[in-house]
Amino acid sequence: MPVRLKDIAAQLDLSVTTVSRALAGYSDVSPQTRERVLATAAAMGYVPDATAQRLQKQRTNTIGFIVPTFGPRFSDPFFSELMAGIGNEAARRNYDVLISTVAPGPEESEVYNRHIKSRRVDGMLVVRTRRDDPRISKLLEAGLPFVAFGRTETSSGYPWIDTDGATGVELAVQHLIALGHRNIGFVRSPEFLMFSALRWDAFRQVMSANDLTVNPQWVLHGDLTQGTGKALTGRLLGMGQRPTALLYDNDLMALGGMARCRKEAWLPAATFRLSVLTTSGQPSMLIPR
Amino acid sequence: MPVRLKDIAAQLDLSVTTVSRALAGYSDVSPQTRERVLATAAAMGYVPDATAQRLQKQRTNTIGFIVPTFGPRFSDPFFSELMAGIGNEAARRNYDVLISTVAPGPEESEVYNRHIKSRRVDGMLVVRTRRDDPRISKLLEAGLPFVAFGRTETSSGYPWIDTDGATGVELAVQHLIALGHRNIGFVRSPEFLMFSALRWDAFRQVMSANDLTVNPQWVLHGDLTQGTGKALTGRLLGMGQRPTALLYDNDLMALGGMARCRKEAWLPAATFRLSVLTTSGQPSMLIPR
DNA sequence: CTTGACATCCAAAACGTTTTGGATTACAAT
DNA sequence: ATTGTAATCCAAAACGTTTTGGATGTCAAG
Repeated sequence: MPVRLKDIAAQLDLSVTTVSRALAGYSDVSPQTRERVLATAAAMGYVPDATAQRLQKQRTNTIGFIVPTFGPRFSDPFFSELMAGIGNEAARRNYDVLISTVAPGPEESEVYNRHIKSRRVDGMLVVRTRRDDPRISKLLEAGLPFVAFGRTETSSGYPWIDTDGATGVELAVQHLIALGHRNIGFVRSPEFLMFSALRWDAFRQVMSANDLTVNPQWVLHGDLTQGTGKALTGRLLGMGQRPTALLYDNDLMALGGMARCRKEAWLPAATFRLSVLTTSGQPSMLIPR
Repeated sequence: MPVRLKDIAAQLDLSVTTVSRALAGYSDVSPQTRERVLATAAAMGYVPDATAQRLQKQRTNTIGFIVPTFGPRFSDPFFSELMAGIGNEAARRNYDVLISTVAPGPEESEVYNRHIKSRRVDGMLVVRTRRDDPRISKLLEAGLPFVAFGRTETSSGYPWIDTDGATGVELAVQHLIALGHRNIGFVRSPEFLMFSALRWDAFRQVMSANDLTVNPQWVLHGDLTQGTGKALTGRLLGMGQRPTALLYDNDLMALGGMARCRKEAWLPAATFRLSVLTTSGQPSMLIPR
């Protein structure tokens, strides 16, 4: 049913080779022949079989994107925005995007293994990096090109791009201080995430730089979901000695927190969101031509 | 560098055929041989080349998912939740998910064409259906298996699954009426979307069934984004003669509307969200074995 | 000893493309 | 006439797997 090279070749009484080379624009096929090939290929609705091309060319024109999910259904909307950007840019360059969702854990490593060894993708995108991230060591070891969105503890030797969370925290805290707040709470994210560590360091630094003490009771850990944002905010604001301002590690927990505030008829302060970028400055994935 | 079948074959002094059949579990290879093959394959870290398998088997074990985006970066978080479910279930069945993002329009058709003709996928998922959806006619014509999330004007002849928006609207309006509202506004979605038409019909029906008139001035069209939700809510509540309750076609616009309400210190009513499902009852995509 | 049945193995073809390494022709220069 | 050169074309190999259609050997039944 689908049109193959040999169908075009038969139609025009040419060899498959010539048809292939005509379509690829090689100079060893006469202009008239090229025209004939182009015309009938278009007329017959020929589109090359991607699988065969990949096998022969030994590249898939596909980049892999593994979305970390907590639980079977949940996924941070943050990733949907990211994906739109990735998808559009990939399409512009004629790349496919192969996505997988997997919860962090032992089987995550299996998924990466299969993607790498089975040669489904030419390279990968790694998001939500951990301080010591097994995915990155695995990719480095395998020699598969990749770019990380986020850093690791020793973030050298590979290309990454990241939000400058430290600057974000600094600006946010200074903003709160300027508003007169001295009792600032912090709804943090899981400690094994690198961005969590970076923001925590920044938090302590800017606090002490302003002669404020960090009250450990006001620092709680959530799992990045709206649910814990809500719950932890409730706990913080239910304390006898309670903070007057709250900082959140991500949007979703902040949204949960704001919902909780409204429910209790507490007014949330204005939201404050940054997206300053920084990069490793290293060359990123090779994109040919 | 990567391990191939022939490497294992050479190592064990067997033919490629036997190694392949041993791994596939055929009965025409002796138990001892199978053991040897399995052991060395594992030891050498063999993972079959997905591309070669696909070419030979003539199936890709991949399903395509084209996310409609408005603008270059925007994507409804609704799709990220959907995608988590799709991704996990696909992984469970050893399927890959190939995603593309494309804005509705002429080039959308091109993307579908390429996916279909190039044999990248075995089947597709279609979301956010239009009343007369060219993607569906194209897929039917091409004979490519697919499932639609959403219906079309003539929604027969193909498998679909959909939220029962009509029932949702009915329950929501009855709820508002029970609260004493008679002046109900409706922030609708683009009319070419099927779910928009279904919900609009349901709205008019439940209104007239309760002897309420639909004020056309209170029915506005948004583009499903938070932005228009906010703007249209402002317009509605700024009218001299204004509605006392508002219905929104989707979460995002409702969120924008609630933000606008808070900003003006209007209290939003409790939110009300349904997810009743309905299906075509038709067999869905063939998944082998 | 022959025949058949069974167990175990494998060479070759096939999937659809691109690349390699010529083959053929025409024509100009010697 | 011979040689060289350029312009076109193509058969065969290659990518890595699975499937097809035997081949070979062993052993029991006749």
